[in-house]
Amino acid sequence: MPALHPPTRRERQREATYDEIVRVATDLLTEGVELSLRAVASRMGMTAPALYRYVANYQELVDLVAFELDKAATQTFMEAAAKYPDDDPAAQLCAACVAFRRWALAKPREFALVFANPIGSETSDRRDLLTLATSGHYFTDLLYQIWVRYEFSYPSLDELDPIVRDAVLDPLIPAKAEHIEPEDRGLLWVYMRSWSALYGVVTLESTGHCDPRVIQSGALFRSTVLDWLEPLGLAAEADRLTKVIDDELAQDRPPVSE
Amino acid sequence: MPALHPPTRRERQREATYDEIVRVATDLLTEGVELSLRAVASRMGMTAPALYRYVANYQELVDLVAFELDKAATQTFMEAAAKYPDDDPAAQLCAACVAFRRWALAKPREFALVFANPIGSETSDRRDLLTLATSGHYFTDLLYQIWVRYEFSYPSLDELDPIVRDAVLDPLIPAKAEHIEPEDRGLLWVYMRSWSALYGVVTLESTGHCDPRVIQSGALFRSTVLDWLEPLGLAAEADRLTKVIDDELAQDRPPVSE
DNA sequence: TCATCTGAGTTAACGCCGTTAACGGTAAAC
DNA sequence: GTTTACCGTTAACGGCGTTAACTCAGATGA
Repeated sequence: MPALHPPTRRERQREATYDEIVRVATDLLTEGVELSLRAVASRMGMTAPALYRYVANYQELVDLVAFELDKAATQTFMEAAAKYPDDDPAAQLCAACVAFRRWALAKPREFALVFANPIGSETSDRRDLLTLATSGHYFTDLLYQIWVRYEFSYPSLDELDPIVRDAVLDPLIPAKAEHIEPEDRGLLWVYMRSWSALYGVVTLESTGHCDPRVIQSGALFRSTVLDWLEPLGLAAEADRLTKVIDDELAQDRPPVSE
Repeated sequence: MPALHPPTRRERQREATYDEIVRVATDLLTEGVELSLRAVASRMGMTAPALYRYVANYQELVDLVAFELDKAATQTFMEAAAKYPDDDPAAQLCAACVAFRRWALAKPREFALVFANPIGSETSDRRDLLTLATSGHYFTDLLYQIWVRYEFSYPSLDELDPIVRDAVLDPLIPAKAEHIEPEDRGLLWVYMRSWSALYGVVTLESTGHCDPRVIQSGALFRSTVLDWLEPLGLAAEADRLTKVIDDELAQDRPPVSE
């Protein structure tokens, strides 16, 4: 809800400082500096306790930064996808997935912060922020567009586990779902399943719990994505999309002679 | 290489202290206490700097604990599998997978430490320790037994990406592979792929990056495991194994009326 | 046996960290 | 013009990993 009166000078100042905090914190992390309240404050020419006027504690700062990093990362996914026309959501999804992996490998610290940051089951603000995650919205939207176009099959509501049914009808995960008819909410189940697969490889690769050569080759990631073409009704497009994926992956491994 | 002479008194003392450090550290983590050199030392009636006679730094302690936790967790996987006969590796694998998930959900901190702990690409001792991970050995062995019995198909060496071929011929991941013939090393590829899928759901659930209701229902995990029965040549056994999985999952959700 | 040396432990200290409490000053509010 | 609310300060607490200098018992070697 927007403020009734235009923001006063104090309010604008406050918001500016708040934004600067998040921006500086994000910058620090990007520069490889360990994130800390003191570091953020000192770079802003302030002292650490002052930050408590803006964030409740350290964890809240981390969560804000995570949200911001996710937003920035999603921007890069969108840029990668923009190389393909908007009426080709399948190619866009492939490009976005590769971009997601690219980001996770290039910035493992950021990736861990955003996607491996443990979230307690507490019904906290942390969950709320997670539900807003930009990347989740972006990927669900791409999946939805693919469905509109290719009409892949998805489980009907009564095929779903009752608990899952509740979950897809009133989703608590980041998903652009309001415009999806209740009967079509089985789509979200497909989303969760495919996201889990993508998340698996990428986390494995990003955290390094994987043979480095397998990471370098990109084969594990490639196979995983290819396996999901069929369930998404893209079997007929497999050759074309494989090329899209390989093109994007080639970009990560510049043609070195040796 | 074993010592030529029997261990002297000093050596035995030293080893005992070393073991106590790892044990105490593991205990602390299990009790929910934040792991720190000072906490470990003080519980042992020592001061923190003394620990530097045994571990190079904090990270090394963490890695040792991670290794130990992995070993202990694998023990629970084996116990869960032991409910099924040794000549039924398929049921044992299903039970072990559910036990893996059970452990990850019950001890998210420990799980994160062992399986989401970032490992740099540095060719460090950390990698070496990872390569020895007990759980990896256990799961590859189960997969191998399933192959012996059901002879599911796997890629031949020349079907594999050349880089991946090197990786499966001389694996750097935790895997019991020495006894697998080079021609059959495509098995390890199947292992990596299936492990990546399992890892994905379980990490998603354990870290909480998932709708809590989906976790509670276990449906995402269940579907993922079921999808892997066919590639492992277990399609004919699907009904039986589904029951195994559901039985094991039911154990996690005790029959509450409401 | 006695001198020597090794090494496991100590204390003290440094520089970080998150966080709280008490206080000052400035800008908004009445 | 006075009061109030708020943004920032300094000081301090307890914790962390880590290093340096030292002590002292136990093994070692002549």
